[in-house]
Amino acid sequence: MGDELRGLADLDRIIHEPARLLIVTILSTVESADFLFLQREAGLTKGNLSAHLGKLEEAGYVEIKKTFKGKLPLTVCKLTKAGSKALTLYRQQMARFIDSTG
Amino acid sequence: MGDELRGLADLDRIIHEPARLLIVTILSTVESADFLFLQREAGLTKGNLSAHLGKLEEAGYVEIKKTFKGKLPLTVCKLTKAGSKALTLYRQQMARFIDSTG
DNA sequence: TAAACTGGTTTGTACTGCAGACTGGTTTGC
DNA sequence: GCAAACCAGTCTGCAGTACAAACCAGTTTA
Repeated sequence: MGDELRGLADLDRIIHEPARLLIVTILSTVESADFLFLQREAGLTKGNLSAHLGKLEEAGYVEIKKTFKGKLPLTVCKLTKAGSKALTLYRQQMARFIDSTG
Repeated sequence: MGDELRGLADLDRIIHEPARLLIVTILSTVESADFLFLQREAGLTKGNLSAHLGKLEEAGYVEIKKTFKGKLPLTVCKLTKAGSKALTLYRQQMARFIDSTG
């Protein structure tokens, strides 16, 4: 068996989860994004998004800044260097797998 | 956001799990495989492999035949048509995602 | 001032993956 | 001949996960 397959075993589970893969991918295309924008784009419930952002922040993949837009709270999310790197690595692993088996 | 991203939301979770992706990918390269061969190739514990095979069988993605090799039990696994199709679809979705964002 | 909305967080539940304990049978050592 | 080790798997318990619904603090609208 090729290494591409063995590589599957150590995929980054933080990134591998589809909802989070969606989130980080969206974040990778913008400078930053607020909570509701992400919710609409990703099609997630608030609770779900909140939880996933929590994990991504804990993993050091996104930076979350709580501010205010006028008087309303506003949560702004931004992919970190580490997050960007993790996403790139993940895509490389997946691409390797697909190329090797497709 | 492109459809490639939305597509992430409905990835086949049965296939998406790395251990199972590994299993079905291995099975896609051989006519059939017995339990211990799969265990060695995939690097999984017996318990783990047994559970995953159960799910794959339940999903209709693998066919499991219990026979004997001499006097010892032997479990032979084979990818079904549906399993092969599911794997192909999964790879297409992933390829689409990677191409669109890479 | 009450009702409805905004922008989220916390809670509860059901599912999942995983390793280790266990089972039924077989071969080996003594 | 029988105990110990081994083979081929399954079952069990636990820790972690995702998800939606309930909740909360504050703000705008009626």
